[in-house]
Amino acid sequence: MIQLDTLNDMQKEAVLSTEGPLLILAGAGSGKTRVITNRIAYMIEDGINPYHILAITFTNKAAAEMRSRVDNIVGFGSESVWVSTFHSLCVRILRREIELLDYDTHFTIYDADDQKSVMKQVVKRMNLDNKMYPERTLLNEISKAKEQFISASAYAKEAGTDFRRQQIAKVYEEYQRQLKSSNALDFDDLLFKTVELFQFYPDVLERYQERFQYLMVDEYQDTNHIQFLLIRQLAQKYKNLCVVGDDDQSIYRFRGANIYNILNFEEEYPDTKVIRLEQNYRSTGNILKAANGVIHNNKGRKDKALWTGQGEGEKVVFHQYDSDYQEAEQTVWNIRKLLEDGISYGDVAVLYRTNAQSRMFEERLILANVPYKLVGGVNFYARKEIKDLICYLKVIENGSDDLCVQRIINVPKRGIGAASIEKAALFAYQNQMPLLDALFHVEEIPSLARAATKIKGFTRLVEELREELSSGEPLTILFQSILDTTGYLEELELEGTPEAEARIENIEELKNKIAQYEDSAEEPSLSGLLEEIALVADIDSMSEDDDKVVLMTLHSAKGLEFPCVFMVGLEEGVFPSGMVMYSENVEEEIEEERRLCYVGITRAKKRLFLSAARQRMTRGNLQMNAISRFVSEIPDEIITVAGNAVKRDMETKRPVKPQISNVYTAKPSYGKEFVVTRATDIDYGVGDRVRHIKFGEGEVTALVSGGRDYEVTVNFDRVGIKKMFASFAKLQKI
DNA sequence: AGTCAGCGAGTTTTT
DNA sequence: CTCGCTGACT
Repeated sequence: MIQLDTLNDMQKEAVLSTEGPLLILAGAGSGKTRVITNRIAYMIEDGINPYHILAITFTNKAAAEMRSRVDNIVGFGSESVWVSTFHSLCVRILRREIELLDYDTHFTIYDADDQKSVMKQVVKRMNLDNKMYPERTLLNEISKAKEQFISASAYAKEAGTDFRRQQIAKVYEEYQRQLKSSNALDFDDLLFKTVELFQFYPDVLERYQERFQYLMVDEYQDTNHIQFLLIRQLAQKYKNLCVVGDDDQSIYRFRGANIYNILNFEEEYPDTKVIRLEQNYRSTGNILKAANGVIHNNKGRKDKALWTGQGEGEKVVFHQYDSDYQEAEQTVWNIRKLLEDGISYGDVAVLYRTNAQSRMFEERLILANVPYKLVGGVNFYARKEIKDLICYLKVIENGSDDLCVQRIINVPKRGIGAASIEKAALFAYQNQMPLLDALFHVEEIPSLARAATKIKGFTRLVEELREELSSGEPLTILFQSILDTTGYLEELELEGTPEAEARIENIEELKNKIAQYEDSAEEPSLSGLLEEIALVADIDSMSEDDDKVVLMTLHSAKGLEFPCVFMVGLEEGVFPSGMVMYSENVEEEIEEERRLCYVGITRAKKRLFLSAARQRMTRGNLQMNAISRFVSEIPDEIITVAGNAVKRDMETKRPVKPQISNVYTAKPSYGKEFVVTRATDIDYGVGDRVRHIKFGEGEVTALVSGGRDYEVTVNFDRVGIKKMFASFAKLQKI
């Protein structure tokens, strides 16, 4: 049931305006999600078939959040509403339709890493000097083109007589050819190909226009041109398009977000109804004043003033420390002090500009025995062992994926060297066939006579695994077979180093993730699993319930809120980033940084702590930084400046060093753990009954302390004896 | 084929 | 500081 009486007038107006174009300018914390979910609920109550409703969000986390809130409020029929990110929407469409564009429906999705590998090959094949043409630059250029819906041939035409751009055009073409022959799409292609599909096949477009008669787009200020095009295509027929956004929170310009999509929405869609949500329900008055004070310095924004009915609350606190080390130590100490005020760890977030800044905080948190989770950084799925194993899955699914084949053909070592792979790749290239096919015909390649036996071993392996898949084995079993038959685990176990141990743990976690997927998906399939892995970032799976301090970048924090926020590293050259000072359009980029600052400040509900360091180590050398300009933009009367008094504090009031027991004290960024989990809070022992998310109930038969974790052996009622690491298994005592 | 030392280069933010 | 590449050696 929708709750109209809990909404303010503006929110109500937004909920009730279901027909025609609607622009909702929703300030930070103005109850945006509530409006969207209630609007969906109202539409359904009003007789609109939920089947015709599509809500697009920016992140999977936001999508999941909206999904559950819609389910809660709507009741019957809510499952027919599509809630999706741009990228997963496109994947779902393309899986059905991409054969029209001459791709196979089992296409794989390449991440940044894969893109880089492909580009490396392209550069090599074209004999380009990679000093002049670094992969990064090329990929950036191509990505920018795709965001503008500029194809390789269009790019070539535009290049004119500019030699460099002509070269890039050739790279673009070759890169696309390579992806095509691997039956792969990169992130940008997902959008690009969908828009292309709709352009070439108006009848297909019309089907989707009929399907999605009511569209809603969240975080509209972050959409780029191709997303704009996609929305325009879909909305063209019925024009029931509701976009929600806040130009002050546009922080993805570097990724092609076009702020004019929202600023010019009214021109693009005549008769747009505009609704402003300016009452903030999240933060205290002082926090809002700080935010307004900062963002006020930006030009070219839709002027608005957030206000709150809440009291002023505490003042914002600012500290300048002597060093980055001290900043981290003091921040952790401040967090511990908050506990005395009844704040819990889960209420606290530490936000910084770059991922590299997380390290020192991790170290100090570990030493202080404060539980925390790190969001972002090196993606779990980007780690070597995880990528390797996923490549096995990908090759089973899509044999055209040359990149994956190359990655795993000699992992673990099978004695197939670079030279042999090169020969096979050449043969495949000349005969226009996927590398894997060439390998299957290895006896026809004379130059590979010597390596033939070894290669056959590999192809037989792939064949066996494919048979297993087609015989309908569950994915968990298939994955276990990969581990067993390739000897991947075995090799790591033999190594016995701490690194290898960490990798084994990661593999265990991957196994759990697969089990989780299989458990929760409606129709689990290998392609579904791979899709989820490709599109779901770590932040999306951030569980809400555990009581840990959160560490993340300001970008990752968008859309979230915390009672207490620490914004650290507020220094010129750090935030605003040193990069923007040297760019061509300094002013614009500073404004983007300022919006980022605004986003950070408005994450805080009750308490906001800002800090800077006089000196910090950056890439090996010491830097002296001035206090960020953003600090001085906050009105004096609401800020408490605490100077160096801190140092004395530390000496006299320093908390007793916590006892370290069962605590993982290894260097945090070692292997770039994204969550350092402790096994301290095991509440079960041998003989207890426990529940596992996948395996059900069972009895603990052994508990062995293995270094920094426990290895638990459980005899499950359904599936028998399993060994697992306590920190990953998340067993519940019953 | 595989390993390892040594050197040079690059580091914002991410679906 | 840390990655990634190169080239020499086992």
